[in-house]
Amino acid sequence: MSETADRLRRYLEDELEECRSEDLRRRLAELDDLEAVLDDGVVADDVRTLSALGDGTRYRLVRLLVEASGELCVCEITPLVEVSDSAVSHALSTLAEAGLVEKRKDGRWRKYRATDRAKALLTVLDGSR
Amino acid sequence: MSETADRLRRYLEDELEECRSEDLRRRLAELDDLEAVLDDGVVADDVRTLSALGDGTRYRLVRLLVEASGELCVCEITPLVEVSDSAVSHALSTLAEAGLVEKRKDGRWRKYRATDRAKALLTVLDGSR
DNA sequence: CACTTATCTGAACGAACGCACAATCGTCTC
DNA sequence: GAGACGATTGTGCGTTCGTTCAGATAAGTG
Repeated sequence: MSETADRLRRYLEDELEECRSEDLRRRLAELDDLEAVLDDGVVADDVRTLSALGDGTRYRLVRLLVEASGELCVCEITPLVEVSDSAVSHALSTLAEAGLVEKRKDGRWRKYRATDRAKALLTVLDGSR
Repeated sequence: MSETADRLRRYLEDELEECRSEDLRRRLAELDDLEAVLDDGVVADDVRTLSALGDGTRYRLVRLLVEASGELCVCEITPLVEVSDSAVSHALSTLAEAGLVEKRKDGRWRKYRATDRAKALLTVLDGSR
């Protein structure tokens, strides 16, 4: 159940007012998948993913992990960006919550790897520029 | 020229220290496209795009424009989201700067349309969930 | 021209964010 | 067990962000 979908339903049921075209009403009414993609859970999930990547530091970290095409530990990543190791740790944690990287314990180290979702997003960005 | 790429160059030239694997050094050295994708301009551009979409209101606006598969004017969009018309205007302006929507004057109205970049990003998000 | 409609712009303000610093935790080595 | 190393967590601080409100602009309408 989504607030926006609710608004959409009311919109479709309302009287036709100035400026709101009948054409739009018809088009939106035909979209039975619109409510699905406007579901609050789906929206929140995508927004978490996008805003996680929408930061310079985190973007660079993901870029490095994707290009390295393999696992890297924090101590390998830190010298490649211009922030403290604490900031890198915070950033990787945010990225993990967003499903953009995966963590693995390996003795004294924590190895990070980019997920398919991260790779797909960067690929699309590269392709549409 | 990118700060991160600079760091990468220094990293590859440095003496091998504890924790930084020779394997990583070899892998990174082979990537001649890494500097390209870490170019400050490219990073800033992608980050602008991602953080523009990484907000609930703006995400919903783009979603509506993509699903409607055509132009919508501001007064058609506003009743579908739960913020003021001013907030919608601000949001659309941000999205236009990020290259996610395109604006067109049509008499009294301004019509907005999602760009291919926006469609591609939402498609990837839908496909990797 | 006054009046309405559609949209934008510019504050202002509270909330959220990104970072560094300090402290802590787990693992390895001597 | 003491100490070093890799990484995380919590806190505080300055900055950015998203929103609303009020006012401006611009185009149609009577």
